[in-house]
Amino acid sequence: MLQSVTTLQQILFDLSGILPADAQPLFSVTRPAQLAANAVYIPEGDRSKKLAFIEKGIIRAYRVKDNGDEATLFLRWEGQFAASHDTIIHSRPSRFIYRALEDTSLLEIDYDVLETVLKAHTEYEPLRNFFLMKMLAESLDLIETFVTLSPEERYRRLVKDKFDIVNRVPDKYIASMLGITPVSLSRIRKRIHARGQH
Amino acid sequence: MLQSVTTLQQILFDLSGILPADAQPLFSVTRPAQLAANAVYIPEGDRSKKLAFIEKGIIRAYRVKDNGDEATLFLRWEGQFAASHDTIIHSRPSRFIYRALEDTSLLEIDYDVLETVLKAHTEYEPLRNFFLMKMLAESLDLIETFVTLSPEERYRRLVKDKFDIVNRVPDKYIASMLGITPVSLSRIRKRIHARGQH
DNA sequence: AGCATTAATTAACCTTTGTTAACCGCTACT
DNA sequence: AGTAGCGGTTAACAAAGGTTAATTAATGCT
Repeated sequence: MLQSVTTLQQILFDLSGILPADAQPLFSVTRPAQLAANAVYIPEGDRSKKLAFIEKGIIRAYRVKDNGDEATLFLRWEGQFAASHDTIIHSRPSRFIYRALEDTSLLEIDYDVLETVLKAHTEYEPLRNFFLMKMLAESLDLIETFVTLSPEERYRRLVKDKFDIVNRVPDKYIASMLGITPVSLSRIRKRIHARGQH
Repeated sequence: MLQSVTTLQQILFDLSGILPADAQPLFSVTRPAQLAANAVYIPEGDRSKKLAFIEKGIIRAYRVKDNGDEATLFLRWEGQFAASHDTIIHSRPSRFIYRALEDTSLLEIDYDVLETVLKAHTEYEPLRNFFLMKMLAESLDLIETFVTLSPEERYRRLVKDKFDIVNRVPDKYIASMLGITPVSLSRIRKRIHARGQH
């Protein structure tokens, strides 16, 4: 049994008191999947509505800008969902590329299938709601950092809050997420070390 | 009958085929509310879970930073929801202040009451889902602008996409939303005009 | 209408970031 | 082992943003 299934069953139980045995209709339509480091999960322009709960590893969502540069929108790791929001929410081809940064294990489901299951089993609905709200809250928190903090402060906070993630990801992707260039991040790191990281 | 009710009934019908008459259990627990320009809707530290669908007007969510400056997180206007995500999602007192920028009309509901109604009438659930997804998509789009665009480009896009909103809101709040100072926004505007806004 | 307050602009100066390019490891590949 | 490629750092310069303060414009109030 995948850890992911246990985790999600536990969350479902905490939210609604639904026992793992009663969650069978949901988990029977999920399937494990593997991605090698650097493998593309969802290519640009893709229309597939796969939804991945990450068991192990990191997925990077990024876009290729008009000038050819890559812009990393977000990273998702263990215990989080990754999916093309362009496709699931707007039925549009994905503007983003989703790619594994490490060897990654997923629990996968097709969103249309999930919809069908949720329609037939409304008791699972709190699970979707929980993750939607969680993602929304995280997004708003991130927006808050862009509005209130300087690039250096954003970096310091990221290191403080997500030290393990920062350490698992090349700096250039971190820089991109912070909205700055790798050169600028390198200078920020130098400044912080020069000041003794207080 | 408030326009808001009609609007929401229509969305509910489009999503689920539920007729306005069958939505009575939902709309019977909503109430209209009014805010004068500059009135506070949710003060900092508040724990109320009121959820407002904006009929007319604009609500600004902002935070007072440690240095005393205000940082505007977002604006919400006609057809959108405003609510304390700190309180509804995390049951925490609101870090943000929600204040009307104009005379504002709302359709209000208490989130706990909504939960109860949704538990008894799962057929309304798509409505919550629709707005959660919409807000998530909008948040991700906003994050994308911080990651891919310069302050000047973010401003240009905002004017292009939300011209009417920009025109209804003082520049200093726009600047704050863009993550820059009013002084800097003023310079950006000057640059754009000097170049003839291409 | 007149006055007080707030918003927006401008200027001067400083700090930070963007850009380009060179350089230094480190890793992977053959 | 040798080499190509990538990630990260550094340097030099240009461009942009932050800060402070003064000025002008707009708004609100009585």
